[in-house]
This record gives sequence, structure tokens and C-alpha cells, in this order.
Amino acid sequence: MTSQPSLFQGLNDAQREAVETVDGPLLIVAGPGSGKTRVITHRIAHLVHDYGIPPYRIAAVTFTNKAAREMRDRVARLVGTNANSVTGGTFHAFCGRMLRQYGEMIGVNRNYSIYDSDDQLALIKQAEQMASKDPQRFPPRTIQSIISRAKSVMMNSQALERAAADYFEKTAAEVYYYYEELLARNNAVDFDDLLLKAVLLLENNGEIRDLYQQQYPFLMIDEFQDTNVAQYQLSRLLTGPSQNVCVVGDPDQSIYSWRNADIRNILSFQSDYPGAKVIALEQNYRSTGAILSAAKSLIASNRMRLDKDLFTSNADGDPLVVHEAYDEEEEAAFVISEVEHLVRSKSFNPGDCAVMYRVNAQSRALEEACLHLGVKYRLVGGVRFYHRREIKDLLAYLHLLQNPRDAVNLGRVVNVPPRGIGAKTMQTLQEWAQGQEVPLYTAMQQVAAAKNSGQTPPVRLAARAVNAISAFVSVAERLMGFAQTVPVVKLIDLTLQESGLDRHVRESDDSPEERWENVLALRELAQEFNAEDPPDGLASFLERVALVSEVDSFEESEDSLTLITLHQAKGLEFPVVFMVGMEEGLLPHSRSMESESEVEEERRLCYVGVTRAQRKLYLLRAFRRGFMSYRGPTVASRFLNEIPAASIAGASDGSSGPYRVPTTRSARVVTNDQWRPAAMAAATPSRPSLSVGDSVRHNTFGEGVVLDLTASNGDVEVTVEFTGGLGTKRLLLSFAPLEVIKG
DNA sequence: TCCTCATAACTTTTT
DNA sequence: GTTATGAGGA
Repeated sequence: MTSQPSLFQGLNDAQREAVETVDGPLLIVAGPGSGKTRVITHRIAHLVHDYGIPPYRIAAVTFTNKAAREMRDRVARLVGTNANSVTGGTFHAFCGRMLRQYGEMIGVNRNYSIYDSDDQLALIKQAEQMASKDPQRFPPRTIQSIISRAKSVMMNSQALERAAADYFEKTAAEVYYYYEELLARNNAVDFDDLLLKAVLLLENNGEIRDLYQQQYPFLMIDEFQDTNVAQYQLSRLLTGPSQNVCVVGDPDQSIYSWRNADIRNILSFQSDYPGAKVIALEQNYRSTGAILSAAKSLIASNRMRLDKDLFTSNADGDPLVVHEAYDEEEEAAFVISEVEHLVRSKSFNPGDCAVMYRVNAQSRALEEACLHLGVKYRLVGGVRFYHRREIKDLLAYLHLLQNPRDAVNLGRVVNVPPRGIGAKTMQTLQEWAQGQEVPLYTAMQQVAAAKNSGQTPPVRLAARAVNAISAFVSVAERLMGFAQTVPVVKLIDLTLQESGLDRHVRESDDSPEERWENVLALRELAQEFNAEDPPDGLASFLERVALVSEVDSFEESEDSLTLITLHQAKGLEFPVVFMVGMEEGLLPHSRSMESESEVEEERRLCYVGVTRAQRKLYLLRAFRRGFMSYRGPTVASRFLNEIPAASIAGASDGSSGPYRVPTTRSARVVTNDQWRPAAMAAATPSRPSLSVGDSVRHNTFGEGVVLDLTASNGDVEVTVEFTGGLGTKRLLLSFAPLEVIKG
């Protein structure tokens, strides 16, 4: 039982301590690039190698499946075993497996479908109908987020009803009630349910809880700052009497509060696990000094944080580059030409570079530039693979085969390809099924059975509809016969053929080749899955498919540039990072400027982006940008001003260098939360001598900053934020005694 | 019942 | 500049 020297070699004191601390609760606060993954994997390897703990007794919860895979690989490399690997995955996947096995104990049938947020939305619309609520007054999306928030803090509809503060929330609670009813009828769960029901299962069932605690005496949870209340509960329930739980996180990288993540979890940890050891990893190995100091001064503007002292012994490296382009096209062109320049100078591969942005829509300009200039790229996310119509259709068939009670997926495929079962027919069927209290599919079976035995169908339906239904049912029945016996790939082939979906996709009028390729890609996935030969083939395939994220399939490649959202970039690193769209309204996003805490989360998001960079960081903004139907001037992101001039190229001497974005004017905007981005304004400014961001002086109001210019009846309405607590005033340019101080 | 064309409403981030 | 919905004709 001697420690393999290499396990501790090259670790710093804090890392070593974290690896060695295997007893009792442990909180590792890990700054970006502080060797977190290294610590986690070495700690597991230490447990396995020096304490003889079998890897499968260790459960490691990660944020993405990709992270889990990497962790497993690295542990395997360290310990030299590949057989009994660590149990790893996301909370959702972990819960999915648990429910598949033991869900029956709390009334979850093992064939349940997992509904994604589109399915969820469809169901909420139905629920609103049942509750006779007007979707105009109660937007399903809003209701959806209320329900999701409730579920994430373990509230059922009754609890939400009790807690409802106003009529809107009361309505939401009512819809929630019907929504749950519908889920149950469809034998389906949503993402939140996976967590919620797993918690209920463990809470109400001591035996299962003991089973899990014994099975996994060692529990590790990564990205703890992004867990929600249900996940926190789950981690408490999974922690056995030995209290061997190790959580790793960084409050400064908490960027999922909109998904109900609660930073307080990381703070509660210390009170809920008295005697928890806290270790901070503060040495950064990833980035240059310049990048790290930019990151530090950026995040220092957040008020709600625990102070950390990050440091690095890396060289300062190149200063950051701040570039203001004219518009998004030029911004993209600058990125691409810079990438080409870096590649030509032989210091980097395209694969070393990543472009990060706040919203997926920003990828378009970049993609176009790549195509135009012949640069290979990999787009992470975008229109998500599993959200593509052909993929959803195929998966809907598979879901139906697995779970015939699933009326949402049934409704999705019943007329794809068109086979004469329209909305009217389905409406009639549904009403009848509801009256009989049988699942929709059963109702269809009955219609088909009646037809086949020459009886009149039990519902009033056109003869053509009856024929169509019976044809559909016979296809479905045949496929269901195969569902549990043939491998998933085979089932996919059969489904494509029998249902006519293959022809339908291949002959669709918009980009049939691409769609068919997607179908084949899914088939390919099934093939790979098949090779693993898992038990419960179809069920676990569907589960996996429902719970993968886009980054999961992200693989580094030498020759292509990566395009990725800031959120998805979390946990990744690149030698060269370009952050585009450093503008007010985009980063921070206009929908996240209502409150200080939202802005702070945006700042953390920015921090995450900055700290992904190893050697070179470019911050870009466009002076003009088009959103939707509007294009107009923008204002530099306040975050640019929070990065010290000293770390920026051409600005270190204090003067404005070629790349330096003017700072003084937007610096003033920073403090104002009421501010709205100019880009969101409804009209195009005419051509005044003023522009957004200019400092102006008014005879009576004093000095201020121009926030917005709007054309109005041949004049221009100027919105000015006055300093000195006067607030915002709207003035007509031709009348207002305004004088430009600086522009 | 299906398909086409028009319009409107909109896009934050995702397991 | 998109994508979801609706009306109307085949």
C-alpha cells in the first residue's frame, strides 16, 4: 500500500492536501485553471490505488457527460485499470438510472419517457386548455419557468398554490396541477422530475437510500456552484454516514442561476456538514499573467462574492487585444484574419482558437465569415442536434415504441409522413379516449381492432380516417414487437422503413440531404451505443439521448476553429480566445440588466470567458450591430472598462491606442441599472451631430450621457442620463440646449 | 386533409 | 432574419 510517487508528483501544497483528504466532508474552492480536474482525478486514483477502494464504489457527479468521460479516462490512465470504472455522469443521468431501476416504488413506470422543454411546453399548453386559461394572458413559457422553479425547490402544485403571492402564480399553480396530471397520463417525466423524483424516492425509502449509500461510500460533485436545491438535497441523501462527500466549485463561475442554480448551496455546505474542510486552489496554471490579472480585476467588481487570491507564476505574456469593429461582419472578419495570421506565424493551429459569444444568434456572422474565407470551424450548439425536426420525429417513434402511453410523441408522429390522420381526427380520438379514460394509443388500437373485425368503430370517424388509423396501428404494433428484442440500430432501420419516415426525410423539400445525414448520424450513435451492449437497450438509449448536452460531443480537432457560447465554454480551455460582442445589451445581456445580481451573473459569465484563454485573449465589439429587424449603434460593454488598461495592447501608456475602446463615456453608464441598450431602441437615429455615448451638457440639468437617439416627427428625441441624481430625461434635439462635451 | 403563402412575434444562456 | 402560427385553396 505504498503511494505511487507519481500520484503526488507535481502537485502544489493545496492540491496535495485536497488529494490526501479522503475522510469526511470536503469543499474545494477551485479558481479557474487551478488544476481542479487534476485534483479530482488524482484524489480518485489515490482512493483506488492507496486505499483499495474499487472504482465503482466512487460516484462522481459532473456537469456534463463529457466531463465524466474525461475524468474516467484520466483515472484509468492513472490507476492503470480500465475494467471497473468510476460511476460518473450528470445528476440527471444518475437520477434517470435510479428511476429506471427503482422508480416503481414511487409510481414511476420503468418505461417512462423523458420530456424535453419543447414537449414540456406542449404539455403546458394542453394543461392551460384543461384549466381554461388564456395562453395570451398566461404565456406558457412563463408558466413553464414558474413550474420549473417550483420543482427545483421541491414544491408540488399544492405547495406552489399555498405560496402563491398573486393571481398569476395561483394560475400557474393550477396549470401545474393539470400539467402533472398530463405527465402521469403520458407516463412521462420532465428534466426537473428526474431530480425531484429521485429525491422523493430516497427520502421515502430507507432501503434504497441505504443501498445507494453503501454502494457509493465516496461521493464527488463537480461544479457545485451550479447545483439547485433538488440537487443539493440529492447530494445530502446520497452522503452516507461516513460523510465522505467532496464538492468542488467556484462561486465566481456560477452562471446558471436562471436554471435555478443556487450559489447558496456552496455556502450551506459548510453549515450542513459541520467540520467540513475547505481547501482553496488559487494558483492558476492555465493563463498568462496578463489574462489572469484582467480576469481578477473584472470579477473584483462583483459585490456578492467571497474574495479569493488567484495568482500565477506564468509569464505575463502578450497583452490583451481590444478591437472595435464597424459591424458584426467586420468583427467576424477580424477574428478570422487574426486566426489566419496566428496560424501563418506557425504558433497556433486553428484548433487552438475559440470564438465565444453570449447568444447563439451571434454565430451566424462568424459562420459566414468562415465559409467565405475557407476556414474550417466547429459550431457547438446552435440549432441543437436533438432539436432538429427529423431527429425529433425519429426519436418520437422510438419513444412511442418504448412507451405507448406517450401521447405527446404519438401526436408528433401520427401524421409524419402525412397519412391522412389530421388534427380533426386526433381531436375526436382524444376526446373519446379521455371519456373512456384510456390512453390515446389504446383508443386507436380499439378503432383498428373494430375495423379489422368488420365492426363499426366505437367513435364517429370518417371511413378514410378509420383506414388510416388502422394502417398506422398495424405499423406501430409490428414495430413494438421488435422494440425490446432487436438492437436499437436495427430498430431504427425498421422504423425508418416501416413508417415511411426515410422516404419522407429524403424527399422533404428543404435540404433533404442534410436531414438524411442527421438521421444517419443518429443511427451512427445507436451503432456506437450498440457496441457497448447495455441492458435495457432502447430505454437506456433514449435516456442517454435525452440527457446529452452539446458539449458532450465536442471533440478537439487540430484544424478547426471552435464557435461556442460562453455558457458552453465553461470547463474548457483554449490557447487563443476571441470574445465577440462586448457590448451593452449583449454582454451584459439586455434581459439581464434589471438587477444588480443579474449583472453580476453576466460579469461572472464574462469572467468565465476570459479565464478560458491560455495565451491570447481578444475582446471584440462592433460599433453597429443588427438584431432582428433593427440595426444601429452600440455601446461598449461596461466590462471592458473593468479590465485595466495596463493589460491591454496599445493602452498601457494610458493614452488611447489603436485598439483601445473609449472608456470614459461608458464608464459612467455602468452605475445605472435602468439603462437600456441603444440597440434595442425602436427607431433608427437620424443624423444628428450627437451619438449614443456622447457626453453632453444641458443648461439646466448639467452634464450627462446620451443613451438613445430616436427619430420622432422630423426631430430627434434624445435620451440623456444626467449625472447628479437627476436621472433620465427625454429631450427634443432641436429645442434642448445641449452642448457636446466629448464624443 | 394537405399544402402554400402570409404574418407576426420574437431569441439568453441548457440538463 | 428567423420560425411558429393561421387562413385559404386544391
